[in-house]
Amino acid sequence: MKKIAEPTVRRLSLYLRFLEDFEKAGRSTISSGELARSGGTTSAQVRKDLSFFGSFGKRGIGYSTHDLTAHIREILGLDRVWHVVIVGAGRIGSAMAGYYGLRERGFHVVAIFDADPRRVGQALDDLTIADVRHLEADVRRLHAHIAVLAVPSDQAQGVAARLAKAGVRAILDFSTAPLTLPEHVTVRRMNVPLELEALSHALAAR
Amino acid sequence: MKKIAEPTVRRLSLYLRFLEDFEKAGRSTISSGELARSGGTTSAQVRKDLSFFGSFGKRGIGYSTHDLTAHIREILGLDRVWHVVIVGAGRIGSAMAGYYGLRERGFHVVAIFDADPRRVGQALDDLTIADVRHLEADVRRLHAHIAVLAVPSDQAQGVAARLAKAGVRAILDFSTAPLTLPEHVTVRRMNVPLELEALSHALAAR
DNA sequence: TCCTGTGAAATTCTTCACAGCC
DNA sequence: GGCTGTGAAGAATTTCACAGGA
Repeated sequence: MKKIAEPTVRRLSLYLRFLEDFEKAGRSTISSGELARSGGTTSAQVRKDLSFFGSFGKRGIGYSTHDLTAHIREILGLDRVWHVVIVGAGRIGSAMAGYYGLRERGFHVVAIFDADPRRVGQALDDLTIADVRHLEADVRRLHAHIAVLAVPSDQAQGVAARLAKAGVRAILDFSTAPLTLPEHVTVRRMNVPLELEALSHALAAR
Repeated sequence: MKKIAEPTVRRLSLYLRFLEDFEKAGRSTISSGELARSGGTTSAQVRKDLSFFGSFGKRGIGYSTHDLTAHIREILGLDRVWHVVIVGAGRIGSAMAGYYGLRERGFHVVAIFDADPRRVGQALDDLTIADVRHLEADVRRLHAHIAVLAVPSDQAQGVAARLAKAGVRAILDFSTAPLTLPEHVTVRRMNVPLELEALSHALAAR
């Protein structure tokens, strides 16, 4: 399978949402122009993005919503279940544990950890907060694929290293610390202050 | 002031964090190579990014941490206070209200809103949850500059439009809905499912 | 010697534009 | 006529590489 450019992957993820809406609405085909309008891009961009799948769009008609949905889900690895562990049961970790719609997309939260003894043992949705001391053992036992890192920034590197050592190869990082990890570990960052600062810049630049 | 490229703005925000650490550590100068190592980029990239400020680095020495910090803060508009309102007092909204370190960066959360009558009136940190029906009036009265949108996706467009009409020109959007807004409103997205899907893709692509 | 500043080259990503099929 | 697929052009971004100051 050809390697797909990073910006394309992000857009595929967006297209998928609109496709699901279109499919629910009973539309059996969709044109690149319609997808472009939903996704805030251009029809040429959409066609380029979809050209990874070979040519299965129909000229004059568009793409089969059903087939396109299936293709994108496969490319994004959404045709299977991923086990997710959350480290840090503070406000962000808790929010992620209860994030609506993750399970139906195949992201199953199988554990949430915290270091605070007062939190360990408490119930959170249908999980019980586990002690972060058992992180490695639990990650292995539960075959966790993805970790959500929601610990204070000064602990992020340490926890991330432990996750990597335990076999986790994908981390969604809410901390603001730079992480040094083995190359085979993919990290995506959700950096709240950084995004606010980008907004600040946009407001200030006038 | 010359327009700064989007990726550059993001990196400036990262550099700023490391600079603050360096300054705390008592370092008075820093080289592009050191910044690059912290920020996961290259020294040439750092120098290009900083070339917006004209040439005030010293050859053989590097940059003054103090001056560089001040320059970046100014570029990012962090030399002033921004008023932030949060819409949605669910888990994500609450997490943002309590996000550690925003205030000291100049992001003052001045109000949090919710539509649920059971939540309205409750205390959250040092705020009282306000009724979203008063959104426009409060936004104007409090001179809100930035809004954090943490409402269910099916309500995001409606609330965003109200915010824009009330004068908000910057939105940090946690929903997964596509927003259609006047051009002068800047939106940054924190799309959790999208990032997880990018991780899923990275894991699946082997 | 160390490190900046910056044109030029390379790379990545987006847009254009049009042939061709339904 | 409407819409795809795709080379080619264009724009944006990163990397190279080196002259020159501290």
